[in-house]
Amino acid sequence: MTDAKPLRADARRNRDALIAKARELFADGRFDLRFDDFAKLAGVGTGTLYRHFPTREALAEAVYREELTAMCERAHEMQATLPADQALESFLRGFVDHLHHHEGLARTLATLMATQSGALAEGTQALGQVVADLLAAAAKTGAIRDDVGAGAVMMTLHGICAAYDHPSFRTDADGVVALVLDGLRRGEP
Amino acid sequence: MTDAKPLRADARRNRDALIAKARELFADGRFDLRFDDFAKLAGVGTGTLYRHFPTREALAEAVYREELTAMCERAHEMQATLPADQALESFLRGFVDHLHHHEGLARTLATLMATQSGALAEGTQALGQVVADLLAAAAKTGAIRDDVGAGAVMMTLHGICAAYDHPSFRTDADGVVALVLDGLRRGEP
DNA sequence: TGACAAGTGGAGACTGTCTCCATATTTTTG
DNA sequence: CAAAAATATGGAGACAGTCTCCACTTGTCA
Repeated sequence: MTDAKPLRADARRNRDALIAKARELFADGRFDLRFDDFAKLAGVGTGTLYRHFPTREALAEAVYREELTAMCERAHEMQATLPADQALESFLRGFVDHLHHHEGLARTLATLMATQSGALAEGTQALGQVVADLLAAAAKTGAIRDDVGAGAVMMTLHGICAAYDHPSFRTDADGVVALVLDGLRRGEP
Repeated sequence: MTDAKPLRADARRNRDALIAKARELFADGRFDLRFDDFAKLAGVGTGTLYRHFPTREALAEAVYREELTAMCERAHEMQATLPADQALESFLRGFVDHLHHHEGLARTLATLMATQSGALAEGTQALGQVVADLLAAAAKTGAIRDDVGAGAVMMTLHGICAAYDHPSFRTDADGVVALVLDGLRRGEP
């Protein structure tokens, strides 16, 4: 899981430049730029880009890794300081809220979830684990049912992410969260 | 909405050949074939393919239009013969069941929902209308809440479609439906 | 049957992806 | 500190799909 590669100085510099430029472009909505151009704009060669990030998705993952990690950590904090079912609710609502203000992350998550390509989906797997933990904890207290797995909730989250650019995104996404939460809280199978 | 084009005989023949071959290939899982090859395999020229179906998605939509229409009609029948909330439940369960046995349709729906490109998404819009009708009817009887719109339910359906090839598809999709139904049935906002 | 409209097909232009390797930079070693 | 070894670079060009264009064929209608 942890990297054991002491990257050469210039290599790290280029890698960082790539990520920085990509972050800037993504935030600007320029997501589907010609891939080679990311390299040009970051001031490195095409080969260098491909060596560091074999695919557009790999680059996106690198760009949003921190953000995703932060999100997972926040969930852990909540789990430590709030009653289980409130932690779950806060997480889901926070998830939608965050997506609402960070389209890039939503797009990335939608893509990563769609292509469940093992190596790259590391980030989404972490998210899945977080959801599973939240559900398990809430189920143990009896606050929610235990016959619906994290996979189901992840599916709904995927649906939410995929709609990041719909005009009624916020309303609909909030609706989904309401359905999921109330559905979960309805005790019996 | 209705076509007003009297298509020439050979044109119709080619169009049908294209759809037939595509249906066959899709059912076989050969979805991402080189687009030009659809033409070659159907025995027509590249230009002809592009004239009839400007994009891969347009072809997919044509292939699954009947299937989608049938699905919508089934919903209408249910609505005419069952209590509103049962119609809704049957439809959602039937939806998952159908997808489970028709990956191609699932893939197509996922794609069409993602690219909300007006012209092509005609099929999904019909689906959205059906869901809206089912919800409205059930809400009027008081069987379900009325503060969550069809858009939210469509989001969850999108999530379901997008996961058509996950190993745990059926379990998770059933879970989503359970959450949605129970979430909807929980009366108060 | 002739004239006109409608449709065809496939060569090749075009566009983006990705590889390859001679060259350059960094790190290690003596 | 210099040479050797290891590591990384960049961008020309091969390649693979997509899609357009138009000289030619087929169908339709009077």
